Amino acid sequence: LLLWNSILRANVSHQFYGKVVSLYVRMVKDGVFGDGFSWPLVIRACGYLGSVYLCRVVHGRVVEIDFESRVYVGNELVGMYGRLGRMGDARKVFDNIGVRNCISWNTMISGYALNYEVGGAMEMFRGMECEGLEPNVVTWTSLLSSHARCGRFVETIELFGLMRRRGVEINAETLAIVLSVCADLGAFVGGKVIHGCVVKGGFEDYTFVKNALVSVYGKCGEVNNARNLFLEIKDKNIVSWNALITSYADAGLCDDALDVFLELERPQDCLNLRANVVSWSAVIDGFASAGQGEESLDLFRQMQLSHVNANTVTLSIVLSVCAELAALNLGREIHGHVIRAALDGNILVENGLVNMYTKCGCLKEGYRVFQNIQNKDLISWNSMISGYGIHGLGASALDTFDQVIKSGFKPD
RNA sequence: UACCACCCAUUUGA
Repeated sequence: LLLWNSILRANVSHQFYGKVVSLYVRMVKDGVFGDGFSWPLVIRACGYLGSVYLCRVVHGRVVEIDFESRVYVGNELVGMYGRLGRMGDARKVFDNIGVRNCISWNTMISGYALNYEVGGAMEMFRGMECEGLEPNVVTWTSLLSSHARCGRFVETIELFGLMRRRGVEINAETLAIVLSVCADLGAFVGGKVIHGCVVKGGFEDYTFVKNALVSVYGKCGEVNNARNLFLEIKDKNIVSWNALITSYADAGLCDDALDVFLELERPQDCLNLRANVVSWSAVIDGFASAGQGEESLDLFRQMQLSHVNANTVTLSIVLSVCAELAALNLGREIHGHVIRAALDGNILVENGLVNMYTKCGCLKEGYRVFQNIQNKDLISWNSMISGYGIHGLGASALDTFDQVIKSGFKPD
């Protein structure tokens, strides 16, 4: 069993999750029973694989052998359900853990953060304090993350201040989150202050911290600073490259963005890095936002020839270009692709389609897509209203506006 | 011998 466990562990740490599950199946066949060390590993693999069915089977088995209440097993189950987006189930397991430790609470908080539930994260944080447990640096960082992910930027900064006043240790991960918030806020001064903390704390060698710094300077229009920081990074990863591409794109310098992108695509320059869907989307969006729709679509065509698949973000960008250029044919083509790839049902894409069709003069088709949107948001409504507006159907526009209010939205 | 936190692209609105 010791051998089984070390094989499982090796596969988990190399992220060969499918392999872990097949090893587990073999263990069952060979009549080897997992112990308190094997189960957390198997559970972890299931969570990453994302199959609800598999997770349920494994969880069922864990309950049968009465391992659920063990803290290491329970913590891992909580993490698994968090990754599946099932915080209700995570909570049930959490409540069943016999003796919860700090990691149990932290895993719940990070689960809520991952699922954009800042309220749940706050509740757990308070619950932890009530139980007399001292939140550690991971607890605080998870709490910051939950706020940042929900767009509570100012509160994130405030919590960071509170964290420091409480004398909690600050580490690279903490600073990376705060930097990402500075980027979102375009907070140049704040970014410089945190940059100071990075230097003082000796976190400059962390690639992900440098990446966050590139983003901050990039979002503030300081492209030269961004570039210099980028060049300082010893082990550039794909995020580093994408951060620089985005910096140029945001500044409207889409040709420079493209240069960086092309450099990334040259095998002799970047040994084992290739442009991913973010790189492509960033550079396509760069041209789109600069009003160079044709070039943008050209890049999209090239992307289709590459081995990188467009995702909902890419398609929403391209659809907005189609709308602007009234490129109905490409728009329809993308609509077909959306259906084949089962990407309909995504609000980003659906809104993009409504906008594209109405701008291309196909009010009917736009309306049809609009009707089929399950959870319309304000953007869906606005797109439809402006669609009517363009076609001079003021009455329909006003009518739709009334429906917005009836649906319980606050028009902006 | 196992468990928690981190960085990049985002659709509507003259």
